Amino acid sequence: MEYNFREVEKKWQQYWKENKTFRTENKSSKPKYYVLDMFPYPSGAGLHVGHPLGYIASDIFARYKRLKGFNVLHPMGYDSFGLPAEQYAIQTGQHPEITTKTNIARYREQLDKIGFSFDWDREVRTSNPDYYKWTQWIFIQLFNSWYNPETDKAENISTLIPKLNGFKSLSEKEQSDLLLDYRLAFLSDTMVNWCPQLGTVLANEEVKDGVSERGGYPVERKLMKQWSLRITAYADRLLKDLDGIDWTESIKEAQRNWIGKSEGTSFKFQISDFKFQIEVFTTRPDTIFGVSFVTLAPEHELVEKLTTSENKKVVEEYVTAAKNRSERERQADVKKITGVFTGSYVEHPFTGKQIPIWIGDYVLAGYGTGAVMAVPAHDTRDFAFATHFGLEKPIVILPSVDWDFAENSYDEKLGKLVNSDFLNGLEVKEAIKKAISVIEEKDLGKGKTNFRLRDAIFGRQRYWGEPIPVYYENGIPKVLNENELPLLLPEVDKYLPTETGEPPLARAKDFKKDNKWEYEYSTMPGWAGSSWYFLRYMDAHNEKEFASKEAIDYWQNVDLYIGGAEHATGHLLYVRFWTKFLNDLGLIPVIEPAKKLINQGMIQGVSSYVYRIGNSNKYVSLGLRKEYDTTPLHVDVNIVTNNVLDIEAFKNWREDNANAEFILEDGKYICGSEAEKMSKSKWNVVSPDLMVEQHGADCLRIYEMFLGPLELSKPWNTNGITGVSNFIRKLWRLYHTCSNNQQLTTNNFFVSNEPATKPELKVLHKTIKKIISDIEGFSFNTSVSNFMICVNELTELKCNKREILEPLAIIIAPYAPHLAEELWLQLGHNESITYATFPELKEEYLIESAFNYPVSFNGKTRFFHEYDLFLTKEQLEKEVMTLEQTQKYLEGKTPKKIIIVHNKIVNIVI
RNA sequence: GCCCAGUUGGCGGAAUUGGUAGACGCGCUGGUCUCAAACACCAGUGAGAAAUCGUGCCGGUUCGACUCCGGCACUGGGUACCA
Repeated sequence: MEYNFREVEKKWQQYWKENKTFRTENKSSKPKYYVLDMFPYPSGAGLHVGHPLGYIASDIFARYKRLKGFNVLHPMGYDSFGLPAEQYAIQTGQHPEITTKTNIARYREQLDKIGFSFDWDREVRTSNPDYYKWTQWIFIQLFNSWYNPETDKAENISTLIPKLNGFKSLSEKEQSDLLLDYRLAFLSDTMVNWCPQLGTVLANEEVKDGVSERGGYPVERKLMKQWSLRITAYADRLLKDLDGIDWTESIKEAQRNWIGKSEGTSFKFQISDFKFQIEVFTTRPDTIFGVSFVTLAPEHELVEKLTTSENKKVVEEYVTAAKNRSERERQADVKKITGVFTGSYVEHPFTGKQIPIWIGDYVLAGYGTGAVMAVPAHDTRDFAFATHFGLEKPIVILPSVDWDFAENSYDEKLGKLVNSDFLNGLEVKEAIKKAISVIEEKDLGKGKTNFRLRDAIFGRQRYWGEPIPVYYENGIPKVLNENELPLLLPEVDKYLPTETGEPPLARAKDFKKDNKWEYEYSTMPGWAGSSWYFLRYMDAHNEKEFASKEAIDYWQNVDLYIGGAEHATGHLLYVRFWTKFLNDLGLIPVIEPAKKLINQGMIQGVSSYVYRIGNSNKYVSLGLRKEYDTTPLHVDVNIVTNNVLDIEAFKNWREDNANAEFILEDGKYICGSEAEKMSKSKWNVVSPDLMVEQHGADCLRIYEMFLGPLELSKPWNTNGITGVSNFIRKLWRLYHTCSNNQQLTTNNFFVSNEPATKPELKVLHKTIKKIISDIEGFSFNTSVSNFMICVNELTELKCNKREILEPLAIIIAPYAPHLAEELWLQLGHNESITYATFPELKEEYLIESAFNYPVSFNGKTRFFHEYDLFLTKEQLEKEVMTLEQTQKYLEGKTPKKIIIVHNKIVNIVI
């Protein structure tokens, strides 16, 4: 009887569901372990084989931890607010909620087929009111908090008020405005990325190369009143705490760059003939004597005041032009140097020299002070600007290498200072210290730290998101009380912005608090709900709190988090930010959401091509196509096996193909192939459903792991799956009589209770050892190899001993849970294998008494010889020298040296 | 430009601390079974006739380098006038 995966897998999936096998309690005598996947956005396209890669890995790990005696939390849910459902609603009028529900049902069906061990009783959906009630609640906590630099944490806004002089005497409106400058959720005029086509604001990370990440529409800069979150208050902690978590170095590095800490000096220049000063920020105060001009951003507040009348016209034109340039144009024209002279000068604080003030759009208004001291000889951008406008480039650092200052600036922080008064002769690092101390002494400026990180814009002019729980009382923004939550998403007639450009929520009838005060019409961004969902899983149905204190104290934070690296500077930064904030408020005991993070690679599709000759209906095989004039066409990868086209299937694929003719090579039609992104239009999408149908869930799970290291991106290739199929059948056969065996019965289960032999035990324990180190090192591909080796060796030994096969079923259960359950049942167990005990490794079975030494000459292996492991080096050396082969390779010479590494190698140096 | 990761057979990929390069699987070749095919099973499979040569390229350290060091090239990802 061959293994019938369809029947067996269906049966166990049903069993798990009925028995709630994976239900997890918030109390246990076992240690806890929290394994989390990044939850999916339920799109209409369904899952393709790339999606489950990370889920399979985390599921294996979760199941392994259960076998190892842990109380494992392994939940799943849906990030169900988002743009595609809304775009679909705009086009069809279909309510996003309906689309979302349908998609979720489809996702669930697909996920269930793969046999994941999720505790579905804890499912969350970010678009459900009982979930977003608490997203809104956290927003209110952010609104009610400020960041106290003295305690270095968030505190209730009430602790700020005593520190504000004359606060009580201000009007209510003035008080509100003043507090908004401190609140962690605040309303302000902000330069935003505005996308006219989408009718909404986008976050920096939603804009790629000047166009929207979704849809690819142009994005402009625009000043708007917007809700933002003061993530910059946490910049230093977000940076520092990266050191304490076990995340991949590339994600940490991406976050470090995104936060962009830079330490320098802020420094004031006196404007000649005026009372004003210009403050600049520099990381290179050592180059102060190399300053030849000062550049302001076009948006700088002093531009108007210090432009002289004769320069007024050109400056105004320049500023207007710069403002109107879209984000896209600015980025496309990075190399194009533009700027204009204001006509005014500042005084050099040490030399008293007159230094011209320029305006240039290479200086960003939003970073530092929006003004820079330009040192053309030692800064690439200043160099380009000075070259373009013919400005001076005084050299103040002498490089130790030859340098052509006419060609390039010298930006390195290495060399000796020259032409720099009190800094002369110092090394750059010394000079920086000295310059700061002199600047501080003379009260011209002080040491300062800047961050590249911007506050996170939190409002989106969209329908399908969490309503921001704010209303405006006489124009003053106020948050709802907790008992007024959730603020439900209102019904609207259309999902588009209004004709006056207001967000879709403005269309809702009677969307007013107490029928009087207008609510905020923006909704929250996609990342709001995902910034705290890991906490909700701990206590998913709590109606009184976002999660109970007991649940949070028990589960703490995520032990293993698996998901895509594309969230490096989005979700993964925001979830850290919210975690730190909730910790400041004493609501959770942890400062980081996840101890360990692994990024699974992307799975690309492999497209197949057929080659049509001209416009005929004739197709030529890959190898012969050069002899003809051909057009490559995508062909459905599901009718191609090992690059060989199924000609019948091809004829039935499309009507036009029915009469197709073929030029074959060796009787086959060979297709071309190329790795590309998986997409419908390229006919290269492989759905997990199809794989499960053809090969079984266990086979898909093992094959996805076998493909290569989890973190690696790789093209999907179904070719190798037969190897895994064969392996599963071989494994099954260990427990059953083969078809050619005499003892064939209806149930041909055939496991013996005789004691196992030493070689059998050695195979088992060798495998246990490797599997443990592979799983714990997240090397799932090699563990599959090791299972294959184990099954091959046991087959060779004709082993059917319970003593071996019972532990084997357990160690393979995380990978092939359906098969393992069936075997476990046949072995006579009535309980699920899920909570069996992982077999103990017994090293005594692995002890070797001899080793087959490679004997090498000058590092090159020539032959092998087996020796007892208890031989001493001296004995071994003697033995080796007596060998005939040794003498042969010595060619009569005397060895200079013989190196013997115990249990490894013998190397004879001639 | 800067930062990160990578480069090993026809293919996916293995190789504790430097110690037998190519595990495991696919594919391919030959064979057994069969009227035949499929399945299955057995044998072989880095290159080369061989000596030898082989882990992107050049150099170094070492008895010994895929592994360590210096330089370079290429591929993928992130980021970008951040002073």
